[in-house]
Amino acid sequence: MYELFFQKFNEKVPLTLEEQEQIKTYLTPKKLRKRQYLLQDGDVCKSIAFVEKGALRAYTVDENMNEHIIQFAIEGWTISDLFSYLTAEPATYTIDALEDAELVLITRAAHDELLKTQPKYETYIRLLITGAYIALQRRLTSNISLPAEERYTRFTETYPDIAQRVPQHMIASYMGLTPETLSRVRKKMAERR
Amino acid sequence: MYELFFQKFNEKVPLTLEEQEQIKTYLTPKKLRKRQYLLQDGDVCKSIAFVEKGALRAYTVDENMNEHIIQFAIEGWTISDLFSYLTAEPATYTIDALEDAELVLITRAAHDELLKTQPKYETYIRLLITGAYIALQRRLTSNISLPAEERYTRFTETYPDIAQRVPQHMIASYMGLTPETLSRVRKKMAERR
DNA sequence: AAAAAGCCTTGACATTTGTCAATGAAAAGG
DNA sequence: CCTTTTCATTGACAAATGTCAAGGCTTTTT
Repeated sequence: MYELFFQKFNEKVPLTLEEQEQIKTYLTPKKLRKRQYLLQDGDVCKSIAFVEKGALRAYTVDENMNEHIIQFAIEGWTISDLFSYLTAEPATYTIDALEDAELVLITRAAHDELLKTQPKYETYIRLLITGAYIALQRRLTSNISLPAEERYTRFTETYPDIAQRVPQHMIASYMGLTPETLSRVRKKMAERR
Repeated sequence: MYELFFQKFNEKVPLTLEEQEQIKTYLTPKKLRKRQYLLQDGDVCKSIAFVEKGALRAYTVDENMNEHIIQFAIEGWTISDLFSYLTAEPATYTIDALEDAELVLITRAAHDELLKTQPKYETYIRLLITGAYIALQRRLTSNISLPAEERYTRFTETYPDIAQRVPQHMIASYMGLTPETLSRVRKKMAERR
């Protein structure tokens, strides 16, 4: 347990074994079955989840009952409704498992305690969020400046693993397209070769 | 000089006067005239810029010479090509002044030094980026899940100051629309009241 | 003051994307 | 093994957005 979590942590901020043990006491393991919720829209998000195994997604549901996928998370990634987590306001996202999953949770209380007692944890979080911010900025840039086909191509090139593991209608949702539109975009691409 | 910078800093992380003086030695003031570049696409981004006065924008130019605005920054905001800044790779964004501006720059060298010597600086940066991440996630969520009109309404409600200061075609660009489309969306909204 | 440039709007038309409905294939569940 | 659900695709049509061109108004520059 926690192998991948500490591997990723050490890549960002090297830890001694003692530090590792100390941090471990703040972590909570959790298993999720496929389709189970980690967070439901309206609840307060109580933890950041690191994915040791499996796949999750965060999404919103609009007034027409259409789902819009905000984020995928597979092994080595982290997922949460950060705003709700930090402010304790009701979440606007729902998070559930796309496959059976093993998670490492950092509760809000653990997070606060670690920030106080372990400077390397703050550095880890800073680097984690910085990376997430840069990735998000890239995605937004694609979204406002590229046509659907180009966005799809870049997505499959950037995240080939996700493109293979999740249903295409979810990728469409992630890109802000309907499943029909993505299907037609793919058809056009195929016809050209 | 630096009044607003330290006001915002203190709101996030309270500083003693000594700490403030220490940090001040790492800051660089800079004035920009309207239309002047802070960063040109292809150069390495050498600093994070805090806006004391004026207004800037970050944008990309696509192969059809269309500009796509990534971010606005007015008084109290921070702007940079963070990826280029942190990796020292060529910037993909251009940043220029929409109005005459006064900036506080944190160079990469100053940033590294401050991270090493001043724990409160790391906390400030962590909170800064966390806020930027949450705002960006909101924007992306709007972009993939809301129609143009609703996005525009939310934008003007969230950033009324920017909506008034910046030409409408730039707001269109920020939302991923053409100026003509935004003009028509606004017309429809006006006709309904 | 005149000229130039920037900005917003509008019309006509093209392209992209969405909606609704139907189908068949594959996967999941009992 | 059979049933049900999920998924991807396709067609016909509607709605949203983009493109191109023009005009008028304002601001900037000379």
